[in-house]
Amino acid sequence: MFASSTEIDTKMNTETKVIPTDSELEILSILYRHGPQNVRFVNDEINKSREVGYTSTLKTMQIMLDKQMLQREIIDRVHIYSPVQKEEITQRAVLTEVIDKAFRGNAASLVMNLLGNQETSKEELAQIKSLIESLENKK
Amino acid sequence: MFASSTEIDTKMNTETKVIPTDSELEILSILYRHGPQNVRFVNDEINKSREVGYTSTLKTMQIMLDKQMLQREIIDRVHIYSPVQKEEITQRAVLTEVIDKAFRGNAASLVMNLLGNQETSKEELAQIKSLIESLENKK
DNA sequence: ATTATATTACGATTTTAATCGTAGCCAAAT
DNA sequence: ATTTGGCTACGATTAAAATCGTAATATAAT
Repeated sequence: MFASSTEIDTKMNTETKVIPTDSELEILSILYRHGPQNVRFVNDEINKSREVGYTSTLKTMQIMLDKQMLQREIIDRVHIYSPVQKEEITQRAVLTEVIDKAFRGNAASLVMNLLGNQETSKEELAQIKSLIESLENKK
Repeated sequence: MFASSTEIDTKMNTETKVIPTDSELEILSILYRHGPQNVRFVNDEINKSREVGYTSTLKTMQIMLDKQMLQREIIDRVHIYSPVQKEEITQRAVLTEVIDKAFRGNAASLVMNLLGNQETSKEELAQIKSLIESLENKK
């Protein structure tokens, strides 16, 4: 008996607290931005900013598959990978970690830092403000 | 000609974009929270949450010294370490990295995530809001 | 059928971070 | 002066992430 390759593992992975490594995050970002892609595409994309071999990217993506961080399907004989978790979930995991480790668990102080940061544009500040307002109305 | 070893490199280190590793951040946090301390204190503090040997902590702190992430002075024959950068600067470095890597460079979307997060308490939300208001008055 | 092209599989290596063991140092206590 | 306790120096090891080389596979083109 062989494992059915048509079945996809849908169990677990409900809010798994898996923090992606830097390379993994780089790959995830690309997939979030461009949708499901093959290794070639992802590797080309990475190589726009830094040089890395095809097999390196491949290997990392296979590891991510293993960790159930990515899933894949075969289309036209090629493996097409996509993230298992929604971007927001990944972001939240990363964010939570940072708040814990660098902001003493205090989200507000993170925002304070952001607001005090010259790098944060006026547009973004305005955007943040309207966000908070809309949230207030909701409650 | 030899390089003069008596000269100290005073240049750079103005906002050096040094991202601390996890262990380093852990140590920095303790020093920010408790002020300048010796290795013993830092190690004890770490051991409240996880087990790690004294020399491990020592070694890491020496490396941090080397990287100019920490400085030290000798008081009563004991080395007292303190962070070179203010906490806000460290936080900003970490934050910037996260925004880059996980939030497509968009700070607002990070805050959005935070606000949509059930984990973020009402108190913190209120705090964030008043922050933004006080910032508005300033401009 | 053979070759060419593109992909995947997978072991191996390299690199970096994290951890630790042991030796050496110094001052206080005996 | 010797021992003891606490600390530092530093090489070595371990662990984990990142990178790569090569073989295998499969299809398309000749």
